[in-house]
Amino acid sequence: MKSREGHEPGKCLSMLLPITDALEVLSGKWKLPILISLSFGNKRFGEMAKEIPKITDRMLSKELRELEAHQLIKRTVYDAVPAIVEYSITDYGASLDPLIQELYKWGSRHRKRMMAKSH
Amino acid sequence: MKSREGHEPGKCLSMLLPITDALEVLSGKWKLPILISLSFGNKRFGEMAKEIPKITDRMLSKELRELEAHQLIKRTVYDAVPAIVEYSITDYGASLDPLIQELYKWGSRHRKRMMAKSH
DNA sequence: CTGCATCCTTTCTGATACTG
DNA sequence: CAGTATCAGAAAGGATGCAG
Repeated sequence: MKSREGHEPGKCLSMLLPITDALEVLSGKWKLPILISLSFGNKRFGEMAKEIPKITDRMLSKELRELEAHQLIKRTVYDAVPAIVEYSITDYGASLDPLIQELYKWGSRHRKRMMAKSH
Repeated sequence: MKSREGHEPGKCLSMLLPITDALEVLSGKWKLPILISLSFGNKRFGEMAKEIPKITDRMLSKELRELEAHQLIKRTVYDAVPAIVEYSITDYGASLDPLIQELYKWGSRHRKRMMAKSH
């Protein structure tokens, strides 16, 4: 049995609660990819549909609505025919940037590691 | 229509691929909570089941197997009756720490924001 | 172009009970 | 103590079609 001195009761739970909240807002396969796409510039529905690998219209539509409800993105309708709708990231959405950077860093390292293992 | 000068083709995809990989490894509701629990010290099955709010034995068991397969955690069996099994985080699992810190920071801010809005 | 409605399949989760 | 088996419901996801 290894040492257990690292264990501090209560600390763990106080970390778990905020993280659970964050995970809820970012839940699902597509919210972060959508936010990343928008972090590279405002986009229209069709542009995102093309840019994000494998996402379907249905999921894109659904996730955009959730992200808007959480105020992470903004939807702007321009009066034109045919309709033009532009999505942009809000300041609040942009506050996820450091998190996204870390995810990118770890994902890159993980990718290399996978490559190395013949796979 | 707002400016679009932030858009750089290809950049977005090169960011999306590693992140998609990362999200796959961390997918689901429970993997990060489990890793966080273990980051506070080695734990036994029952300890984690008590410490992580709302997780069921079934999910804990399933997620532990996946985390072990991805080499983020280590399972050690001690020869005793009744059985003693200890889980610990690997160096590779520990490399998720910066990501977890960011998640915690954002989650904490998000939590405050939610509180502020009457809710 | 935008994006919802419908239908269907797959995957995920929870509850409960049970074994070594 | 440390899980696994089973069942059922919920949620996520895909395909297609169509309307504003």
